[in-house]
Amino acid sequence: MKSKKAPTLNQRIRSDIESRILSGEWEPGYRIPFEHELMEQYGCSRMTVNKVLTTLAESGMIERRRRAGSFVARQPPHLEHVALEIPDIAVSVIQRGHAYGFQLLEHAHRKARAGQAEELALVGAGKLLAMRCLHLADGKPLALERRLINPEAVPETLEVDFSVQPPGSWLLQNVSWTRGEHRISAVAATAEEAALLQVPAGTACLTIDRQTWRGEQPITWVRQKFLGDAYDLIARFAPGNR
Amino acid sequence: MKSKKAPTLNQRIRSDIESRILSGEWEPGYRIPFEHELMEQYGCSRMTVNKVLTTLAESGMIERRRRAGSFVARQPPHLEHVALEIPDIAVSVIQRGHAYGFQLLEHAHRKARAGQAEELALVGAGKLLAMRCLHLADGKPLALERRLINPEAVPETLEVDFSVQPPGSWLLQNVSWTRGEHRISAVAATAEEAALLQVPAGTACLTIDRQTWRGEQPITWVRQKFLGDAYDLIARFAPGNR
DNA sequence: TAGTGGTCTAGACCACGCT
DNA sequence: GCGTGGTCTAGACCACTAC
Repeated sequence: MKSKKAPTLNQRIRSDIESRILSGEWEPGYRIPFEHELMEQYGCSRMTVNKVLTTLAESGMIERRRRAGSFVARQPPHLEHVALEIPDIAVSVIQRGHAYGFQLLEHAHRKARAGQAEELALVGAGKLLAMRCLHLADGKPLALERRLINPEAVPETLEVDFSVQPPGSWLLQNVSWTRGEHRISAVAATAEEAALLQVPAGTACLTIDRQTWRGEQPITWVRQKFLGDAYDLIARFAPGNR
Repeated sequence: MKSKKAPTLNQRIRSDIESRILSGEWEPGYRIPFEHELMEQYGCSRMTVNKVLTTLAESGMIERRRRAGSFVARQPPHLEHVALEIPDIAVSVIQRGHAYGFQLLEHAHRKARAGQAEELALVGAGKLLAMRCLHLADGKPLALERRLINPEAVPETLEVDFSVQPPGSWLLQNVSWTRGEHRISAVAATAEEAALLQVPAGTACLTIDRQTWRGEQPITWVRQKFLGDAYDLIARFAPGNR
């Protein structure tokens, strides 16, 4: 026996409308009942139906026009914005049923190098923590990571032993951030990278660059190169998200 | 002179709270004022502050616990979910300041082939529209696309002249969908693909597989292979989105 | 068990924009 | 002009949970 919580009236109205739209019963452009009609139909106050319709409009599923009514959106929520998952590598490997391994290859606390734009962007003239590490799945190399951390934003980072814990996992669990930017591309592994990843030089790698900030202060920059055939990103989209 | 619309009380309260959190004045874990305190502070009813706090909780910026209060979220909204832009290629190329070009290489209306899982998933035993095309930027190959369309979901598609208009652009403008799934990886171009893209065989390509549905009905499946060094995806994250 | 958030009501006034 | 949605009020009852 499954005993479900009684859904709230709000949820009932919302799912009623959503399923009519998704089933195609109410096609794009269809004028859905006015708020006062829904009030009567569900025997509730206007605030309740208004909240539902406002939420649906924010999610992009309907459009509302004063004096005209509310309509099933002609363009379903933008294709350009889909939810992309970029999980912690360690968690992701374990979830896929492999053993996770990690090697810290380099570790330095030094000034930013003049030629490295990403280093200067992170700390300016100050010092940074620079690391290079290798992620393994079932003992085989999966990804190569170059990681920079701004110790001014995260002083505790100087005390952490990153030979045990990957910096990405530690940061995810311990440091909060407010903004991030990712760039995803495909590149061929250089000879040196290929050697570390134990693949032929030129092998296609999925490359993710990510920088995160807290407010205006940069926290970390990372470039991860994944073996293209061993790792992929998945993005899903369903209405109601945006 | 800039004359702004007076923001609603709701918006004022929301931005007040957001800016305190983002500035760090209210750190993660901080207990924000109770609803009745905010009511008094802003001289408004409880519904108004409740709506603001509920919205902030949905966006992941705060957490609410009965009998305890509302708290600045310890983990800012999930890293795993960032907004990824996957725009129309034609639009994207033009936006980047290049001339867009398009070539339809193959075009067939036929049954799904037994060995092709993606074809069977799309139309089962029915017919499908199969295309192959090349996207160009400034006359140079940028991406190779294999596109399948389910004519049962989109009958009009049989009338469209895809030698003029890329199928992706047409679909985006004319067909609504409710669900999508993307897979992003890096692969080496095969000899044949490399020839079409005018690059050496084995060149790293950013590969995007996408399938979309309307309700339970599959609409289209597409695999795009972009030259890795000529194209990248950008994903941004900022609080308030999810 | 007391106080918080979760939900809902039955009104109200206003701004906008079809007609 | 007038009907729609946009916003807000001043209550209410309930469920949950920290104390």
